[in-house]
Amino acid sequence: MRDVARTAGVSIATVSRFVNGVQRFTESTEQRLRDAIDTLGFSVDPLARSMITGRTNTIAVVILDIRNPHFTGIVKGANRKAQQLGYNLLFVDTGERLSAEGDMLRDLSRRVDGLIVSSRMPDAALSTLRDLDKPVVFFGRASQHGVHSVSADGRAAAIMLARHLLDLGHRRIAYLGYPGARWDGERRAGLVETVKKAGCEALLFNAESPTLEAGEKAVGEVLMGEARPDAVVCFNDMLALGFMKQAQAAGIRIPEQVSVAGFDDIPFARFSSPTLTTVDMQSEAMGELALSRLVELIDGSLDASEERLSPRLMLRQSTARKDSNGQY
Amino acid sequence: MRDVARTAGVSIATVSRFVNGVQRFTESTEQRLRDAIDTLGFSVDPLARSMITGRTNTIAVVILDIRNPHFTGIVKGANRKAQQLGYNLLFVDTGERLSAEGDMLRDLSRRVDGLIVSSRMPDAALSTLRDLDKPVVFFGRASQHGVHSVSADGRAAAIMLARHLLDLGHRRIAYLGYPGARWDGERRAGLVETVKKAGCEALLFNAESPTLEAGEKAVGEVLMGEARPDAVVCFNDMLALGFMKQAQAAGIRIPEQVSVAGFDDIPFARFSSPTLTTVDMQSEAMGELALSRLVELIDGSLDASEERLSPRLMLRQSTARKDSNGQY
DNA sequence: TTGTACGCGTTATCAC
DNA sequence: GTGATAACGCGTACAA
Repeated sequence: MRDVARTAGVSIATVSRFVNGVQRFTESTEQRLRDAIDTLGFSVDPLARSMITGRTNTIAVVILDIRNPHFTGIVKGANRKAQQLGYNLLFVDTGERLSAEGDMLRDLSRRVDGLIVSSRMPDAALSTLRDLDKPVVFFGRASQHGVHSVSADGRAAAIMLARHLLDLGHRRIAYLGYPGARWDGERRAGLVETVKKAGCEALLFNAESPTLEAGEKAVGEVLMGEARPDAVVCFNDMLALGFMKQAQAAGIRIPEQVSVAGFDDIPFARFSSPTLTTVDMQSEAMGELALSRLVELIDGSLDASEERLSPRLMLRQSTARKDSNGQY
Repeated sequence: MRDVARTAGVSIATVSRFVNGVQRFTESTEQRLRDAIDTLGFSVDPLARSMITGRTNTIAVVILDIRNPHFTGIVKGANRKAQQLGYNLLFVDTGERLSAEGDMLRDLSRRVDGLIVSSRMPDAALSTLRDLDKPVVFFGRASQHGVHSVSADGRAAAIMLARHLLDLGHRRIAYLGYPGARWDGERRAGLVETVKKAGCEALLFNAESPTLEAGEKAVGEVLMGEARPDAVVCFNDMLALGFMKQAQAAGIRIPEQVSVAGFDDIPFARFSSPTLTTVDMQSEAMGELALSRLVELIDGSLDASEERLSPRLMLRQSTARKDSNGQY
């Protein structure tokens, strides 16, 4: 910047004002500035600027596993909005671990203007987020801790799914959950409650991770018992796709013998055989919204609150009326 | 830091040396420093440090579309290695566009110590990367431009697939490519060449994007012509999965009537019906390797060169010997 | 409209 | 082992 100033025959301050476009200049000064900047190939050092302004124009995005298309969608949406608003994304995939997560967040928070966080941390630890002293948007309810939150309504989604299955005539409805996940609770509750209202009892199972592989593994426990369920709702689409595949490999016809459904509406849900009935949990919209809101928080034009998106039921082939050829 | 120095009764320089652990101190100084830092909750400002050291401990990762599991794998691998080596990741999904890509890269390069780049930019534009004046690892051949590159051998991969299909007795082998992609050329070449050696002619088609949807769309053109191919190799697994789904919807049995194969070995390739024969292009390993090499370049302990990983053929159900019930 | 001078929070260099 | 102090490259009062 000093070189530019010297070359253009002006002061450093003038160069700064010019590159920040805060003012108009006399024709000649402006021309000389343009030339000097061009020939010297000058561009502002973002670090030095950040030091003085206190803003980095960077937002941290912390997610659990980028291989899960739900998170992929979130990142895709956040990235799109970030480009529109002129922000950079600092990406962290925690790999579902939460050891030393606090330290990581503290480190991160010093490099960014705000954070978008997805985490399995217990509610009690949410105060950690507020203590970062930087705006945070959390995926999951957290407004009581002074943290803005964005999520899709898992209870409503589960109720939609349960009603759909009950309408199809299913009575033995199973839920293959993943207790480690933040959203497992409300999905499970919505399902159990709705099924119970219909005079049935939900069968509850747990997967060991929210993955395709865990879905495969769970088939034995869920379907090979004495009283096979006639519908299985999985915590997410990954579990559901893995489950369907393995069930079919075991000779079980879907949906004739067992209906299967999931949550998220990942792109592949439309390309499995049969195609997967699921609930669109608005992953990309969540990512976009989270980023927009975070920027508003940073600008101080918003107070922390709790926002919920409406899920959409996606009916496909994996759920159907019980077949007379089925086991029941 | 000034506050810490005052509280501990030492100079600023001493605090700096302490937090950087470059020296030993007298017992009492060390104790006072610990206390002061604790009570004040001090931690170093990474920006100020970067200004003076010239290193940000951040690496940019620029990819085309995070929804494509190939790139998801790259990011997963890069993220893992980055955490091991103490680097942060600045993430950019360009969305397959390359307008203003140059500016974006220039901006980015000022915030990071190095860049990992995947791009559709023409070879002639690769000099852009060298002009960034920061170490770069590129996915695709680029060493002639002074840029380190990492990739899986697409030609070898295509040859493996072609031989496999020829061994199965297929003679009418089609390639559904995506000319926009950097890898398309060598995959196509390997296939065409191998098929030709066997005395056959490859049938060539182009998809409009490397996605599930484009795979669906391509079925009409590829399979509904007069002379239907008995095997179709798709540019990637996304195309292949979309293609299979739509072909089946059109009443075509896979692999009995047509064999289908792809590239990448994305996780879902093992969960489609039929499971997809493909070639593992080592996405995660590429991400890890790219990051490791970039750090070596940053440290100056490596010269730019060209590295290729070996693909692995993954035989599954979507390719099989021609059925006597088939059309031919 | 333009220039001067200070400060942002560190690390590095030199003394002691 | 420890302390002064000069950078690092900017933004911004304040004065002109």
